[in-house]
Amino acid sequence: MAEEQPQESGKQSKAEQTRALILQTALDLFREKGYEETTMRAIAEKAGVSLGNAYYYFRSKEHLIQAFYGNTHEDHQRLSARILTEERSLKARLLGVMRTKLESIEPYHQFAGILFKTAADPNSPLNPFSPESSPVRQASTELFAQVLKDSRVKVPPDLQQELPNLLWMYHMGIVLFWIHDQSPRRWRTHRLVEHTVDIVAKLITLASLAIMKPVRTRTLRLLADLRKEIEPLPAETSTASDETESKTVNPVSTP
Amino acid sequence: MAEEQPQESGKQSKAEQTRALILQTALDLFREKGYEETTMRAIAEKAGVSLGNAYYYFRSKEHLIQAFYGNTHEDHQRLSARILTEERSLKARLLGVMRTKLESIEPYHQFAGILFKTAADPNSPLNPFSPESSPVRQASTELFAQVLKDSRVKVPPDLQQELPNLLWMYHMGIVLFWIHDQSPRRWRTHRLVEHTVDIVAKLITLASLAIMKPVRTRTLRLLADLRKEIEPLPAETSTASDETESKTVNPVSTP
DNA sequence: GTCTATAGCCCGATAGAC
DNA sequence: GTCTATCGGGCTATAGAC
Repeated sequence: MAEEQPQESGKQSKAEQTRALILQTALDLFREKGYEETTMRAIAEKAGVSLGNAYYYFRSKEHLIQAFYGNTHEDHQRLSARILTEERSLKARLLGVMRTKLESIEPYHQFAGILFKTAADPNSPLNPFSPESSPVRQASTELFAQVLKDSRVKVPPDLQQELPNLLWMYHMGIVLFWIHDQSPRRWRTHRLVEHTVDIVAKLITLASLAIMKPVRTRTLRLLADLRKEIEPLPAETSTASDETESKTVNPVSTP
Repeated sequence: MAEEQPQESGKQSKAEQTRALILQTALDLFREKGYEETTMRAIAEKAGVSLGNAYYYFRSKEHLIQAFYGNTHEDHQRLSARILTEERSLKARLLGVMRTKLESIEPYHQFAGILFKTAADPNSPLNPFSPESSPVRQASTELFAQVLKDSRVKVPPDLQQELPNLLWMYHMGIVLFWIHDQSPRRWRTHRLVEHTVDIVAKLITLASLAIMKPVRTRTLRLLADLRKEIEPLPAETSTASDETESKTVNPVSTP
């Protein structure tokens, strides 16, 4: 993973420049013609480097997308800063952050499909739950922690700890909808966000009430369990039997 | 879409046999080695047909997946039949159907990522919201309509009409979780299903109450809006400006 | 209408020289 | 770090057998 080490001040090494050039060229081309239609050869050519060199910096075409995640997240963060300093109500903060999210990714909508494509493959290092994506995911989750932190809502500690993750999941759901949203200027997604942010905010307030403690505890425990590392089954072959206990017939997912 | 027309009784035309042979071979290979590692050449060879012939029946490698959807759904439906005749409570019916779903797709878990990958790309004809997938999606939604229909719950008409779609969406969410679930025998997904089916059933009962009419109406209207055809912007020609309206048409009847 | 055989394009990815 | 050369495989095309 050719990772650049930041130099002193604004100085960039040749490698960093080349890497950035290739990435920028790729994103431009993706935006112009979409992901599938953009060939690595075209990217290399337009960037003025050889095909092999492009692969020197990005192990695969999909890895360009990983870099892209980082990019948009930075944009998102930058765009969110103002809202997070100005607003204090949870609803306004969450709404603002969700809107800036949509704003930051809008230019890339036409090749968003590929994003989710890679994102949905658990075997891909690019999927948002993979270790490789962990840094961006954490940074992104951190943003939602901020949404909470300086808001006026009073959230009990047990929930407080889990909530940023839940909000991140919520935001992923919205992105999923957005990807499939072909309406002009994505008004449907905006509509959905407005409606659901309202619900989410109310739900948080509701779940924070003392009376809700039992339900809250039960649900949080479920979440914790679901996240727990795989427990080997009772004293038997610790078969991480994940793969193919092929039964027989039957196929997968339903459209 | 080469759709086979059922012949008299068990008779299959040569073409149907060849088609089925190729598909079955492909699925076997996918299960054995995964999607990416299975080449069209290998499928053709193992099936004893020429490469060209494989492409004669399936326009692309991805199109094999579309056929595969149909297969799984049939399996799911078959496996669900018993539960749907025996159970009457909504919760039991839904739980049963969700479990058979997981059962039907389990053998393909290891390459499920790939399936969903292609399926999730809005530009792909294989994505579950695309027109090409409409038949399977409708059939699948219909199954959830059945879950409701003969259950004891009393659901108001406005909700009744929308509910199968919502249940289908719910089930897609579960599948998405399942895809990323690496726990033995997918116990996490099962756990999640048990917990959420309970919630869903309660929510349906709750939402059906007369007092909830206003909230229900508001939410249903949002859903209707989100599905609506793109409204041309004020005083503009009806430019379908962004192509592909994935209008998730109401596949359900259940009036 | 089904099917074989084969030749070839295109493009993602890799090897190895410089 | 950068290049050239080459491979593997999805996909197309074509010509012809049955």
